[in-house]
Amino acid sequence: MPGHRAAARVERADDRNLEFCLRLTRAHLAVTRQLDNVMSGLHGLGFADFMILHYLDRAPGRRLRRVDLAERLGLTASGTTRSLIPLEKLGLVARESDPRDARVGFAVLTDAGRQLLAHAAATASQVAAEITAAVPATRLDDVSKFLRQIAGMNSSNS
Amino acid sequence: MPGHRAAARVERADDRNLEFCLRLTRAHLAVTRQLDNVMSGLHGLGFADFMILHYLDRAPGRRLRRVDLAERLGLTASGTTRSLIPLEKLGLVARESDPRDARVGFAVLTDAGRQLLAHAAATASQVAAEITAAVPATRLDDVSKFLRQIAGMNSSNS
DNA sequence: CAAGATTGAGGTTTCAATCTTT
DNA sequence: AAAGATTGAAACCTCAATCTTG
Repeated sequence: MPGHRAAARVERADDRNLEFCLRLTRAHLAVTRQLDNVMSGLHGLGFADFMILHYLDRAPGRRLRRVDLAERLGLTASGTTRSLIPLEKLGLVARESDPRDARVGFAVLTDAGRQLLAHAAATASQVAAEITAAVPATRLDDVSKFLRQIAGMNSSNS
Repeated sequence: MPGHRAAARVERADDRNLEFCLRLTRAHLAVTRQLDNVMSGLHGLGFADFMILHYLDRAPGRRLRRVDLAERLGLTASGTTRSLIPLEKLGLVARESDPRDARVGFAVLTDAGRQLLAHAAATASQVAAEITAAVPATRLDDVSKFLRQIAGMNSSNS
């Protein structure tokens, strides 16, 4: 059977785009695993928990509507509700409601949450610096900008 | 209270590195969600399943030791075992053992798996192209190289 | 009816323990 | 003892359905 190429691989040669997605996934796993391990050992919080505290601290009034927090995290509303439960039990995040619209609920960073975040952020920053140490700093901003585009974030998001 | 800065945010100003980790996480979520949605609708496979077939197809003999597959995926050995189960039930992946060392198990791409991958790869490639459409192609290779460094991959890995 | 939020059921992955083989 | 692989229990997240409010 000439021309059959029985053992040819499935992929096309120009799969730059797919390759990017594969490496993005791989890099994400490596980074979050490292951050998770260090942070949970030191502060009892995973990186996902840290991100919640971080985005709340960043927001005006240190609070966000739950739906807006979900968008920043890239989670569903359901996932956000469930992720907040342990943080609320620990007293790091509190609930507030909107007097104008009883549908919306806010998640607010408490003082205890802010104190814990102060320490956790230092750890996270240090681990992040170690992870990216092998890379020239000028590229980091470039790649970050790129990643924001990929995530489809509007300028309204941070 | 002069000099107290009661409302100061926790983060330091130089958190380029942490910001990168946050955006990497956010971008990964956006990308895999899009790929998952399209692929599961068309082929009944998630992107994680696709990656398994892809890495097997890429490997010599279209097979990998389970521990090596785990490293490529960025999963634990446990996660790899469990991820393979549905693919084995569908007949897309088969098991092989090493006659020299009874400890090791191989995962092998079957003919059926290769046929499905041929279609799924075309879909994945197209979706990946749409996701990265807003970005100059020259940067894509650059960022991919960067992501490989971050993932801590040796040259032995693809 | 649309938006925000929550809940039940189910899928996926991890951790720790275990088993087998080297 | 170390390496490869698997399993029980638990954690985390999604989907679909539901509830409340606008």
